[in-house]
Amino acid sequence: MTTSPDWSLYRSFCAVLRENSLSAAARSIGLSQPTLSRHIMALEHGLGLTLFTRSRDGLLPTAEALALRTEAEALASAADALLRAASGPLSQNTGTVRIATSEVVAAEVIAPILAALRLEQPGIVVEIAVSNRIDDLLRRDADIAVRMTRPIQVGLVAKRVGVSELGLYAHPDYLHGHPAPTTHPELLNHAIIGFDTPMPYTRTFAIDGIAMTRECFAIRSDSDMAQLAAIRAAGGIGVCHGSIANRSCLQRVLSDSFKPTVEVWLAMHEDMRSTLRHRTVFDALGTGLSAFFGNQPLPASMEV
Amino acid sequence: MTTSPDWSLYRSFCAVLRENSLSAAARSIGLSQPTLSRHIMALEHGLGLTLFTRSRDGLLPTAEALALRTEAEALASAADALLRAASGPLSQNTGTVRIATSEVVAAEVIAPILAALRLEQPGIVVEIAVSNRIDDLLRRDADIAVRMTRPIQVGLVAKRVGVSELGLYAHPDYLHGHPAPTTHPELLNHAIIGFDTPMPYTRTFAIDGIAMTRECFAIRSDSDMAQLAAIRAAGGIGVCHGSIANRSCLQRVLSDSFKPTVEVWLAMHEDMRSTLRHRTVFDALGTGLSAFFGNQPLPASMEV
DNA sequence: GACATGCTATTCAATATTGAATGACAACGT
DNA sequence: ACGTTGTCATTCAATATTGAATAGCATGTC
Repeated sequence: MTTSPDWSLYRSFCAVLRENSLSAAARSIGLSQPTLSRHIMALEHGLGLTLFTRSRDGLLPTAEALALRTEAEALASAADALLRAASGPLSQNTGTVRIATSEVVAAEVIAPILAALRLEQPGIVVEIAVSNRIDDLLRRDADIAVRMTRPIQVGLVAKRVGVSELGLYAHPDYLHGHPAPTTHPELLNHAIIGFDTPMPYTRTFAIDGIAMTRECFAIRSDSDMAQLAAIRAAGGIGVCHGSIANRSCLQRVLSDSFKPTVEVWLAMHEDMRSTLRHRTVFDALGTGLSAFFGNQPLPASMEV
Repeated sequence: MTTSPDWSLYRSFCAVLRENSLSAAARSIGLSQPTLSRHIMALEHGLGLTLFTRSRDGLLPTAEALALRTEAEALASAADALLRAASGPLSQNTGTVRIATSEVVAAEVIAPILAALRLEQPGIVVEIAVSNRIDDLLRRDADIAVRMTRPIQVGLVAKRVGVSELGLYAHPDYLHGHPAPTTHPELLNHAIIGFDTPMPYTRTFAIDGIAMTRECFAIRSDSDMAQLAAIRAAGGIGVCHGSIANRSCLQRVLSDSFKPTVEVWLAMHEDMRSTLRHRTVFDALGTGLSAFFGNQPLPASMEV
């Protein structure tokens, strides 16, 4: 007959697993180093496992501890979500709302929308989580997500807010010294800006049916924002959302050969409809995203 | 600047929310009633919310507390999952594994498989969670799930273990007094056993293209197991998995008119492949379910 | 009506937990 | 070589937390 460990011990475990150090973990959760040390010892004793190897350089997680990482992260995420949910009353526009979206959409689209919203509703605290994960609502890492694919999880409210056409763009200064390519072979003579690490969710970069790989790129980054900055800095030619490029005075090239479209969706847990601040943020994002991307009058699939 | 509440307070909150009583919650987590009272007060103070109305009859959750229910349940579930994951070493067949499945499959199929497995592996503790939810792996309520639909969530290992043909069955004693129907109208003169509450996941009960509703049923229950028991007790005619019915000496009726099939799937979080006890249970269930349902030699879609 | 039961509220002493301070040690920079 | 920095380990006193015990009250049963 064993009893469940005190949940305080779990919190300390999560912190040490994240920081690999008693001192750093203690600082991050506002306790002291000896307390964290004792918590880890108590947890190891309670579970009958050795969770960490202790050294002067910090604590190294054992395989046993690493096997608990996913559950520990889920627990920490759930605690954060609870605290966020408790951050304000139901029927007031106060408290925290967390939004997950990709880096470039966060900087170029979401931040301005939320900044404007906060002028009207200063009681709402927003957190913007930059992520390419497609399961962050599922993980409860975020309350609301902006996604370039249709969400299919149960228990969500989803709204299609537009269609974005991607394109190849370059800064006029770059094209001043390098005339725009009109064919795929001509493009290869240019400085192309693209991804570094191939990922399942990296968008297919194909021109005239020919896939381009990372070796084709003169400037590589997995950061959308860094790619956009390189384009803007006249570093070369890269992929960009049309709506973003048009606002940046970038020029399009090869518009007949490369024009994939992605649907833009906004999703939220449906039980958050009962909270005013979540509805307020969802509505503001819906309106703002539609204005930014919603240049095609297709009906939204579901509306709040 | 606020600091995150002690997670011990969250645990007490979850317990009180579940039990609606300080005393009962205290008993359930092995603390004392004054401690639970103080924890709730500390949490209310820390969050700036009134979570419960206190009365002699117990604690009534406020709307604020109810709005936290989903997150609180997710947190409790995550803590259970962590404790389960920590319940045994990685490379030994000891510790707890939790399996989610429907009631009738649990009783008729899973329990015998697991009982046999535990004779070989007595160090494995199994929990059988009876549920018709399709999102229990997602919610981390279970480590392994048996489902009658294909799982589509990311991060899962899924194995198709068979196809089950459903049929209308009755006990010979029932058919002795009521000759088997040969048409749908004849069926309506019989005592039909079926569901009580229509649910989205309730299987479509259609004979010759005509849907049957709860009003057609003489014996109604949302419990699969109760339905099966009524069939076995010669109470009437009801739907049953062929593989189960054939082992119960039940007789099939209207076999040409009603023969829907469902695929049987076994799913598990893929990160649990690194734990021996999860693999062992998954393999045993795969073998046992294939033997029970796998009467058609179609290839499994994914194998562990 | 009397008694049993079960709830929350409160008191107070015992125990558990905490963190400031210190020590030992290694790595790094000047 | 010396000083600085940052890690975990340890000690000890202060503080926080806990639970046994009790009180008050309402409900249900005989």
